[in-house]
Amino acid sequence: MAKKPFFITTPIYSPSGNPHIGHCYTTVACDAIARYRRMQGYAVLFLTGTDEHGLKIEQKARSAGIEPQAYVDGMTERFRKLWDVLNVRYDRFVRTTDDYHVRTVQSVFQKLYDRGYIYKGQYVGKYCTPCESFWTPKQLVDGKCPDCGREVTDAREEAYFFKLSAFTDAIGKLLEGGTFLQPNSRAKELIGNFIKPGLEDFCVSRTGVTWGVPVPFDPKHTVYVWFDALLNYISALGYENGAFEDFQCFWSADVHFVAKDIMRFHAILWPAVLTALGLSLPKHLAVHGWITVGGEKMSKSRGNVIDPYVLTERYGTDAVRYFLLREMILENDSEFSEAVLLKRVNADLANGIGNLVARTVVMVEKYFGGTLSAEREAAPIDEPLIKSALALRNKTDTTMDNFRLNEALAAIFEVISLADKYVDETAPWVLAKDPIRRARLATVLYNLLETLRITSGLLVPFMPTMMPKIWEQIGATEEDVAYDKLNQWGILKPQVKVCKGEILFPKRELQEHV
RNA sequence: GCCGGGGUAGCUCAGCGGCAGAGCAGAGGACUCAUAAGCCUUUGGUCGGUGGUUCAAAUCCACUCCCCGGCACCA
Repeated sequence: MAKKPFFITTPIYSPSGNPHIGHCYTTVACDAIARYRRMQGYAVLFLTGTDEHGLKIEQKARSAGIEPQAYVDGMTERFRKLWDVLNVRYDRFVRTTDDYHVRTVQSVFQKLYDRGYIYKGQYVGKYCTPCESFWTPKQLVDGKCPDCGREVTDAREEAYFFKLSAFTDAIGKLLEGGTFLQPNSRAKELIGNFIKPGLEDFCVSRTGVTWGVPVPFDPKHTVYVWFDALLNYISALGYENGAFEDFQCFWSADVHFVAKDIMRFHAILWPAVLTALGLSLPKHLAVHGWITVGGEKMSKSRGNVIDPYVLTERYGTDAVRYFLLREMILENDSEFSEAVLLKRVNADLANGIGNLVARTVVMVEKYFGGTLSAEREAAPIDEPLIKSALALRNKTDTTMDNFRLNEALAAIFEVISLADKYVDETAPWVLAKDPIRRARLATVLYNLLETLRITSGLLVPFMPTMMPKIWEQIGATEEDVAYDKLNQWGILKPQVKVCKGEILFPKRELQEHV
């Protein structure tokens, strides 16, 4: 039977600045989900990329004294490099400056124009001449340009509009359905703020911006960056461009994962555009909050941007991944501080799973010379541990289906904690003193190794770098930790051979801040 | 201003009609396999305030005070 397809996307990031820890969360979350699905046997297409058009990029490039294309070429590499450092395994990287993407954008624009969903109208607003920027009255600060604080003038220009107003009912139904948008509280926001008053048509072209995709039938206009950007999700599959053959197989997306600031475009504009194109809608839109520092959104002007390179270098890839995935919850913003990271990583990774691996492996070495004997003697006290370890995969399946990665991790670490308790209750060091209880001792240690096999197996999607090192130490093969073995007991061979190794997650002290 | 969500232990939060809970932090203890790790016990709360419904209210209702999120073209 052919593998079931699974298509997951990050937003395409703007290379107008360096990638920060917020980009990392979205991307690592998608990577964990993608890896989990691959483990489950899906044919996964995990898409990420960069959104390279628009005035801001053009200005950045000019002020750096280089051409926009050269600028974005350089910046895009920084994103790719960071994903490598974070061990993010994406399948495709789309850039809005790629030829095939431009072809899709132009084709879609033409198609929607031909179908009457895009029409020529007039954009009315305020204009700041030095900034070359249009603003809405609401955006103004004290009636002046929010960027430079100077006077603005009334402005109108001809522009193309997308008939978003025609989709108020359809989008309203989609949002009320309760399954499309996660978490549901976000859907309520959108319904109250946009659907209830009714959607307005959306301006999808600009004349003042030259760094963009020209409108095919009116090239003095360029396509508005958001309209351009959203189409990456289908251009990267080859829709209307001939570059890839994946559209039939992978559309529609199983989930778009985005931060709350760009939810509106994904929850309202995007489904409307797809409907106008006659395409099916993404199955889920998962919206997460921001990572805050000192209670505030990270931003360059506040000088509180966290550099992910420094963090990974200092604490390791998997520690950073674990922190992000364990601390971030879908509903709210989450506060970042190095102290919180340290606490989490020390408590769960160093004192938790790392220490459990160490104590278990050492006991097998000490009491059995590294190779467990095959004799067994079960006891009632083994049951709760075995039962919860065997029930774990179902739990993580469900939480992953709902994009609650933090809950999946919490469930896994509950079992780790149970295993620590089991060590105390069974007291292997007491059993070891009595030669008659050798079979019992072997059973206890085997149960601990099996618990580690299952938990580390379920943790690979989250910490793909370190988990294989656990397998080496506990004597597990790749097949032992295959998905279909993670709800079975007794997979490690009876005379399993362990191998003591390095400390996996050393305990860390707080250093100077990043 | 409008639309949502929330105020419960020092911190993060669960509970949403039936004896106030968990994790972390703090205190004490037993143990020794382990990364001074892990385990056990334990301190700690007028459940934002007022009034109501009820045999019974963190829980339902009304009012009130705070906090947070969102409010379209961030071009």
